[in-house]
Amino acid sequence: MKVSTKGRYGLSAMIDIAVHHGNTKCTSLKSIANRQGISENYLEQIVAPLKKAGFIKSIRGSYGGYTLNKNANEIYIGEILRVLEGTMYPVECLDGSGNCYCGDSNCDLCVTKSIWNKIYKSLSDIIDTITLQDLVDDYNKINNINN
Amino acid sequence: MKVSTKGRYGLSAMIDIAVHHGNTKCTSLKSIANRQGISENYLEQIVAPLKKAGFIKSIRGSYGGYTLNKNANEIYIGEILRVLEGTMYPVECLDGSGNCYCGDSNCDLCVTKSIWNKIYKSLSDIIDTITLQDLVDDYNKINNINN
DNA sequence: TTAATTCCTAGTAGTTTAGTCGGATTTCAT
DNA sequence: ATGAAATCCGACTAAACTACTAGGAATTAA
Repeated sequence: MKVSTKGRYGLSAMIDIAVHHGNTKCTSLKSIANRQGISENYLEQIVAPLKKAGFIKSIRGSYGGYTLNKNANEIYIGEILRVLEGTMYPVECLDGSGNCYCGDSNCDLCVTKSIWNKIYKSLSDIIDTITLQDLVDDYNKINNINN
Repeated sequence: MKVSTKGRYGLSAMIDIAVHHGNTKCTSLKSIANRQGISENYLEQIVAPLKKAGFIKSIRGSYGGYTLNKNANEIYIGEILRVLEGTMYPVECLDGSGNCYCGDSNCDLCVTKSIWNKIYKSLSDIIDTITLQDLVDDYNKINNINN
């Protein structure tokens, strides 16, 4: 029941890119990796699917990097997490609509599925309502108060 | 972000034991494993920490098995899941009270922690309010209607 | 006495995680 | 034109974790 580093680093990277999106410049992986204290090589692999999913676009060559490809308020963190972590269902045998397709004949005992569904619903309520912009706002708020 | 088989099998086993708790007999791992279609040997290892945690007690020897050691309405499924799955925090760097002890100097970007906290809170709201008895009731309800 | 059960420990194949590494390609600035 | 800085791409890998299997000792009801 843990979010992997892939999801955590990826979300942080998206926030980083979004925060720097105001100024026209793009953000390099090196600078992100330095700020977050993580491996640049690894970050490369995390950022690739986020680009493929259309959240960010890249600018190659010197002084290149990444910028947002959509407005931050159009990107829900659930979308980001699903790209990096998979379906976000707490168990495999969910289809998102409360059904179970585990195929067990004795699925009487599948009363547990009501739990997994509740968990997924409440999770979605969070990750599918918070946008990247919300996190950028949080970030700016924290920084204005502290500095 | 998945519950492992350990957590799933363990919870199902607890329901199984609780359902059969009405009659004074205890429930053997073999019968649970058969009903659930899982490995008895593996179940052995799952049930051990549940016993150690005081949720169930064992009766050794022939015609032995397991019975509840507490009332089903005194056992929250969050307790069961935590024994089998760990803290249930979506990320390691939470302490349950909204604080982050990741120790990063640049924890400005830890705006993500508000998300992990929200996720944990809504998860707790579910698993720490549903008791084993609730699931037994669900089970009985389903079986009365269907059969 | 025997069969059925819990108890205990060790091993293990496969998958996932969290990276590292090397090199090709592109582009800005000088 | 050249070099430095960046993205891009694919392969590799150590360590941990998952989901078991296996074997045998101890216990107890019939």
